[in-house]
Amino acid sequence: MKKRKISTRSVERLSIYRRALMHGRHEFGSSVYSHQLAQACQLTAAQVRRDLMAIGYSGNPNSGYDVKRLLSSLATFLDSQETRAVAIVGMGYLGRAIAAFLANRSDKIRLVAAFDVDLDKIGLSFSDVRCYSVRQMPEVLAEKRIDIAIVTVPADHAQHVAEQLVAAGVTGILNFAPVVLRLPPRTYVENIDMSVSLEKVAFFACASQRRKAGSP
Amino acid sequence: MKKRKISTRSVERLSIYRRALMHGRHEFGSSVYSHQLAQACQLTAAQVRRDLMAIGYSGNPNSGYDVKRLLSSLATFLDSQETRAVAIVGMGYLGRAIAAFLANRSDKIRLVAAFDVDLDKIGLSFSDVRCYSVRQMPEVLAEKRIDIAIVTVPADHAQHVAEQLVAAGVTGILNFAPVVLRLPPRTYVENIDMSVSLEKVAFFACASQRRKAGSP
DNA sequence: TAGATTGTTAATCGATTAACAATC
DNA sequence: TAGATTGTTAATCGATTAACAATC
Repeated sequence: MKKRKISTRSVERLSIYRRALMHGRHEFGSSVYSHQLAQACQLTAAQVRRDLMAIGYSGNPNSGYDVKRLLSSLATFLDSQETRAVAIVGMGYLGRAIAAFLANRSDKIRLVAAFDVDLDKIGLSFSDVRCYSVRQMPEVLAEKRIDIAIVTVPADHAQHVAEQLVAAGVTGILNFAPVVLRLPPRTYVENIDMSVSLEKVAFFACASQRRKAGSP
Repeated sequence: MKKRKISTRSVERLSIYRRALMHGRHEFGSSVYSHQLAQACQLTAAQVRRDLMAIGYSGNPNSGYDVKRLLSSLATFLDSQETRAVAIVGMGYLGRAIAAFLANRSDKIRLVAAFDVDLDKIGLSFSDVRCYSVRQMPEVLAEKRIDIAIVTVPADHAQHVAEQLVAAGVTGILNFAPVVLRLPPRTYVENIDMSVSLEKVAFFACASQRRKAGSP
């Protein structure tokens, strides 16, 4: 199974299709048309077809796409063969929120460790996941074969933590800290930046308000 | 002051420039060149110049951009005149994390209310913000003139909550619930989808691992 | 002045959209 | 068959990149 070259946007959409299919199983039945899936995801039917074509799944002009087989095609493409071990660094409210969120998942992505500097948290379990000291990071990351990490530490510690993670073999980071991480290439970093997103909302919400109000 | 038509990506980058400028004030001094700012944000100098040109701020070939004036230009463009009132709906770990995060900000975006269904939380304060019952939402939103909301409720309640928010005059929503919200146009919705982001990281981390390992 | 940086224009690139024959 | 949907190709659109004269 070879992975084709595909844009990050396409991967994002494929992930959204899968969720729509799993969540809205009752509303689609056993098969689904591109325009139905497009409506559920607020995209165009052409986009859906193009993305599904990219992963090599073919539909049928008479009945659209078979939901069950499509889900298995998506899984083949999106998921790796083995389960992926994930760690969270920083068990503040945000880290704990993500831990609780990941605990409910039952797929190839497994949260196996948490790290913090706070002595009150070290040794405790959050959503059934043990919290270790950040000092133990190298050993625990190696031992549990962790290759994905979620960084929820304060901005001024993020760079240092990220470097330690990469040194210990982590190749993918989901970064919630509001800083740009400078890491060697080959490390995939996805940034979730709440302050930037909020400023975007404020900016465009303002714009739509003005339009609504009109100009006399 | 007229706002030009600008892509959401540009707004995102402008917000990132501002943060880099404020956070790294010591490393830039009083003026900054496009390539310096580009490096701090992991973008290209041309991109930086194009974005700054778009907001009408001019640099000087000899000294680059004046940091102080640039910050004020960014503020003029990104911020609205009045402070914006924000509410969080859903005070789980995630909602509380965001509340704590917003409490530290000192700008035009102010968190003024929180909502939850849980009777144990209603009436309490989180990061100095009062938590109301979701039943009180219409009155509180109107009274406090809230036009931006952050949705951190479970997926199956998000659509209903969002509709109530829009009905009460909210025009911008930052949605953390893993569902596609169907709302009237003119409502700006920004989705932060942790499960999708994590799947992206897993996908591309896998890819970079394979490349690293090579194929014998 | 010389040299690096700027704003501006043209070229490139990629993604999205539209058009259409093939299919069940 | 008829009709809606599919996969595929061409056209459009927008954003990024490269090139270059203007500037301090």
